[in-house]
Amino acid sequence: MTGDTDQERGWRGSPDLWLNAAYEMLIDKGVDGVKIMPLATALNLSRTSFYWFFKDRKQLLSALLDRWEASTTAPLIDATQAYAATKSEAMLNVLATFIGADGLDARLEYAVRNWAQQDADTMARVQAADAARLGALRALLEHWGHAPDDADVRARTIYLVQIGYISMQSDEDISLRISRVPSYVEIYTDTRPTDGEMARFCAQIGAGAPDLKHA
Amino acid sequence: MTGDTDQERGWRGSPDLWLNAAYEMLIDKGVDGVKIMPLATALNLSRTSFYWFFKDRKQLLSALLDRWEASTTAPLIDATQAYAATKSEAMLNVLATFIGADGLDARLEYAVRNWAQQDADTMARVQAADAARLGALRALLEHWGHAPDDADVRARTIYLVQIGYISMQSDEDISLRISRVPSYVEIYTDTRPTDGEMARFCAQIGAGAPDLKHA
DNA sequence: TGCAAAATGTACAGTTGTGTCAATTATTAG
DNA sequence: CTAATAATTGACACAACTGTACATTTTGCA
Repeated sequence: MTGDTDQERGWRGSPDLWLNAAYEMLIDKGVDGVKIMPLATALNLSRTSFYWFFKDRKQLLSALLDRWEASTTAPLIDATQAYAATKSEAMLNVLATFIGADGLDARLEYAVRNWAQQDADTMARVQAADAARLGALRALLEHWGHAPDDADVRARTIYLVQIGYISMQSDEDISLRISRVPSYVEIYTDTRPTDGEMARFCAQIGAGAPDLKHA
Repeated sequence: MTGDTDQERGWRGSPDLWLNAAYEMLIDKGVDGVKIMPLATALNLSRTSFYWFFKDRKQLLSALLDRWEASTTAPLIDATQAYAATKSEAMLNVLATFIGADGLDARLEYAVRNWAQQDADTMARVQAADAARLGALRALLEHWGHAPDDADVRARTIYLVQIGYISMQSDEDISLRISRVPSYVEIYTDTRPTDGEMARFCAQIGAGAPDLKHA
């Protein structure tokens, strides 16, 4: 449009620019890494211009937490309430949010959990999220016939495995993770998914057909 | 002995004193909280006397990591190799290290995992520990007749639930946790422990008899 | 008792971070 | 073109931390 490569036009900074940089820093180094000075260096902007967009560092961190709240719990809750013809399918809907790219942002989730460790307000928000997610999983299992006590332990297992997986930060091949899904579904629900259900699952998370080598 | 309350005798500082304070700070605030100045304030010692015992902050952190290595992986590996008459009992031996007071130091484990996030050397040590622990669990399950693939997924489930539990930092009542143990054993091994096995388990972790209200 | 080593403290220099302010520069509406 | 507005900047004041140099106190023991 403007002739040049649109680099030199308009203002260089913006709230989103700083927020995105802060997000990257948060998932990379943790809260303690989210400092204005390094952010400014990375953005090649003057440190002080930050204060034109945000009141102070605290406000930036708060905006980061808002982003987290708006992007993690909802997908999981939705998945537990999505339509499913069978128990296996219902569980696969949940696992899809764990594995799929558009599900839980594992690195953000991890960073926020750490952060909560040092900050009481953040901790309160995280615990509320945990309760909501566990409750949704428990409700799903009870809906499919598990007794309350059994549903509770199973919900914990499912959720803790995912939190543990996030905590281990292992970025394994997606096809390897998919290959383990039928076994997980069996452990979680005592029911093994059919080939048709698995095919639907793979399509849902955007992966190709199941890798036959792992089957 | 010396008349007074033994407070005023001998040197006030020592490497262990600083190390213990650093340990407390690490599990409380994370690596970034392990600073010489706050430590000195907490110990009511001059900041600079630290440098008589340690070369610098880096050496203190290294000593902290040594302590971790010497106190987390070993108990778990030992438990997987302990004698067990049945599969349930073998699994209970493992769960005892998760729940018992003398098993894994959950808060230290958690803090170190976080630390690894920012430091490549620490990350390497953590990943080696993960591999060793997962391998030991897999071997245990294969020993009790699980096929390799099944043993692998089950070992992951067991380990990830524990890592997830550590990550959630929920300090629940020990009797509540014990009440869930039979269900976990059943999910992990398809076998439910007998009352006798559970009684032995409770004795092992130093808790009293199982709380009948939860049974 | 008195001396050397162990332990502590004070003063200083350097680094990295925060937040305010006034001056400056870029953008856009009239 | 110009004036108002939006964004950017360097200078300044401060605070928390690290590490070094050297003086001082405390302690164990010959």
